[in-house]
Amino acid sequence: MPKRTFNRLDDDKKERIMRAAIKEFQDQGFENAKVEVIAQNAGVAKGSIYQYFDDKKELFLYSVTWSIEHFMTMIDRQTPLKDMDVYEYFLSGIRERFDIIRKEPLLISFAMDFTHGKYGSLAEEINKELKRVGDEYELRLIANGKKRGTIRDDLDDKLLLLFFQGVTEKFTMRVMELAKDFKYEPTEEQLFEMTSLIESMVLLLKQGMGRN
Amino acid sequence: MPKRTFNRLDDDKKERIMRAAIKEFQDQGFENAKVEVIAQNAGVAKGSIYQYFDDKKELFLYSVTWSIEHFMTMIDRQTPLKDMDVYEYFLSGIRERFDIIRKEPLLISFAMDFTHGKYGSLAEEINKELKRVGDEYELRLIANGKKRGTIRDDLDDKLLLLFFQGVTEKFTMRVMELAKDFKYEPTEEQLFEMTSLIESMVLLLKQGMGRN
Amino acid sequence: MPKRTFNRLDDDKKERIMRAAIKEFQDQGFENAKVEVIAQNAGVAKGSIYQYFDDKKELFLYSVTWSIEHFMTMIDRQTPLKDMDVYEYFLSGIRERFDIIRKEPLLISFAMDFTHGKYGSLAEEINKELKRVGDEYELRLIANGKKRGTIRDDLDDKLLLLFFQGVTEKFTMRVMELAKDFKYEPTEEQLFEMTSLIESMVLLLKQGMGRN
Amino acid sequence: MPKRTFNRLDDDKKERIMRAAIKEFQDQGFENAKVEVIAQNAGVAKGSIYQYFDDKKELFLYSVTWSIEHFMTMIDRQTPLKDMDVYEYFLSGIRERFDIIRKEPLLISFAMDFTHGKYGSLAEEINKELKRVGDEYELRLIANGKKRGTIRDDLDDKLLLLFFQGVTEKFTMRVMELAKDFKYEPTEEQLFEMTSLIESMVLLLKQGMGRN
DNA sequence: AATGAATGAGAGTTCATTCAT
DNA sequence: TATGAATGAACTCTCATTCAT
Repeated sequence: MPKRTFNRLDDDKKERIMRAAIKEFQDQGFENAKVEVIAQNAGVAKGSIYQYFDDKKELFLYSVTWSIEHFMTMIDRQTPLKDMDVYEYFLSGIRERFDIIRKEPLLISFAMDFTHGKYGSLAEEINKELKRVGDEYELRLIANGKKRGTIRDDLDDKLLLLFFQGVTEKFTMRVMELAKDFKYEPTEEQLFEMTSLIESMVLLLKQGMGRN
Repeated sequence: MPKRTFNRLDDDKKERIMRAAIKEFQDQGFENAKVEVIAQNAGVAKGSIYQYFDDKKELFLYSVTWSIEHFMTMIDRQTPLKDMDVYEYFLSGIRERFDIIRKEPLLISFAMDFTHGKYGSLAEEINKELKRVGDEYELRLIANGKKRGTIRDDLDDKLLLLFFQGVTEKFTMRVMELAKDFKYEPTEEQLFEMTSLIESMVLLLKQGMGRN
Repeated sequence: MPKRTFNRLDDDKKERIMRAAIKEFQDQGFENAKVEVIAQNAGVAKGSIYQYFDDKKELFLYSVTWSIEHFMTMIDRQTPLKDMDVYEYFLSGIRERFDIIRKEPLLISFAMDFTHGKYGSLAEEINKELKRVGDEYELRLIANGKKRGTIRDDLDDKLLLLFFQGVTEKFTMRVMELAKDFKYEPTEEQLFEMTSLIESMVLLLKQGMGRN
Repeated sequence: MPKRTFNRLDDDKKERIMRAAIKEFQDQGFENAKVEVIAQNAGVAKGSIYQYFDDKKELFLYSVTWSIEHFMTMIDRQTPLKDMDVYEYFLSGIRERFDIIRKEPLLISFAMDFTHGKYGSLAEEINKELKRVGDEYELRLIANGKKRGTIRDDLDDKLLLLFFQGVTEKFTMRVMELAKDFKYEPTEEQLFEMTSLIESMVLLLKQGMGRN
């Protein structure tokens, strides 16, 4: 969605602009975010922003896209998405995941906010697509679980998905809150607290949807 | 928070104004909502709004308060908060609850949006208080459940609360989505679909946090 | 200029309204003065003000008139305008004059402000008339002085008037400033300071325009 | 007090804006002056004014500053402030002074109005400073006069200052009135009338405060 | 391509005045 | 006549977007 001119910029400038934009949108919301401020914080002229994007909305939309892509790259680098068991999925690579939170708190909180509808209809289209992809992936996890016998097969997949997402999202949010409280630099003890929260979550997931 | 002049208005006018405000805020978001439009839809002059409220923000804040109070009155009238079992809590009075959704879709979607942080920091204070009250109530349900022996007592109350809220909120959202899809006038069949969704939810809740 | 309804009010209410108006105009200036505030401070309803006066401007104009009349009454009661020598004019009844300042600082500062053009073109007409009357009176003083031989007769009356007014106005302003500094309750010592200021002024007047 | 953007403008535009502002403030007073009108008369967009000044008040304050500075420059160019006798001070360069009045009637009447308190508390701070500087300068004239023996030394300097200012301000105002009556283009005869007014003033000053 | 000044539509808010009781 | 709620014109200020260099 950015114009050709944006893609021609060197990576550093591109990143500076996107991070400045994301920070401003996250701090102020879309309406109160000022293009001027974004430009200043990125170290470019206000007019330049309009050389790169049609308008503020496009800039926002690309902020969403960019944060997702940036995020994906980091995840992929760390936890290659093998065909995994639902429960293991959360337990494996916890530390790596916390690492991402520590390094990119801004991107993550931005991502959580727009996926949770904070920006209203603005990111609707992208969100639908994201949800579609996410649902699809998690439905596959559930189908696999059923095959493997780790998930009860007396309930509809869609129902199980709701349950799965409800529980994991709530716990994830709580973990993010804790991370923020710890200023994104948790001590070992605090890391342990977060980890055991995830473990309890998995326990409850197993109880609820597992084949007992 | 409204001025004395607002309280002196007759109930009909008060309600017209609040509903016009809520609709506009819900449709457009706080920033894009126009005081002029609210006034027009309520059938009063723009200047009158400022006789009733200090500014747009106060109007919004009172919209939140008003919708909560209005909502509470309806609920209280229908499901008197007896000392109830966690699981029954959802099953009892389902039809009455659907009735509220049917009658007040605007209020409910507004309430859901601000409790889910759509209005950012604007409603923060009220939301914190709402969350505190809600958490307290649900923690009591959980404590009661443990005493009665319907909830496992090997897990911390706070953990169980996260689980409980994660599951119930997700399913509630889904039910709301369905209601909207049904244009808030579900057929008997559609009502059945929604009801069985709730029943499945309770089943999963029991499995997860019940004493098995 | 007030409507008939105003004149029918009892004197106390009339005075309350006029004083509230004068205070507000003096404190805030014409544009920033709020009819609402005047009404409140006078203890009447905002609408009532419009029963008494056509509009805010009329109220202001009458404030000017009222303060002049009120002022005149007080002066007349104290220093009956006999045919007086220019220099004696200031020296006689100094204490009585200070009494007025003490009792009516608001009225006096209001009067000084509008005669000095603080309210721009608003009070122009009244001011012209006031100036005409004042000039006439002082020209008579000067003519008398010439006849009596206490004022030099080699200079035009108009010139002498300018001189006379320039000096007396400046010293009067200074005395008012002092009075304000003394919170309108001067000690005997401070009264003496003010008095000797006036005496010095008379001395200088005599030197400048006297027949030496 | 203007923003950086204003200082970067070319001199012509700066001057157009300041003159448009001064004219509007002078014609309408601060409250009734419309930013829109100022912008139009200066040939810029309304929004531009806000690129140059924080708000209307800043624009006004800078109008005062600008007019003083502009004025100073003109005076300095014409009457270099040598160490001068009080009486000569007025007689020297009369014609040059009339020239300024002819060329800049707007600036001068604006300056006279704000120094005489027409804009109330708005220009208070600047006025205090102006008065301080003016008083200081004139006190020095008086002290010099005493040393030279052209001013009586039996009276306090502050008293003499009051007398001096009272007389000179009154005559100056009268001269300004005449200038206005003459549409700022006096004939030789009218110029003579104004000049002899000043000469009479000096005569009276000498009589009053001179060593006779 | 980069800059930052210029633009003007648009919104919130104020308050003198009117109006209904 | 007294009241105070209702009205809406009018004004300041913002800021996304355009434009000229």
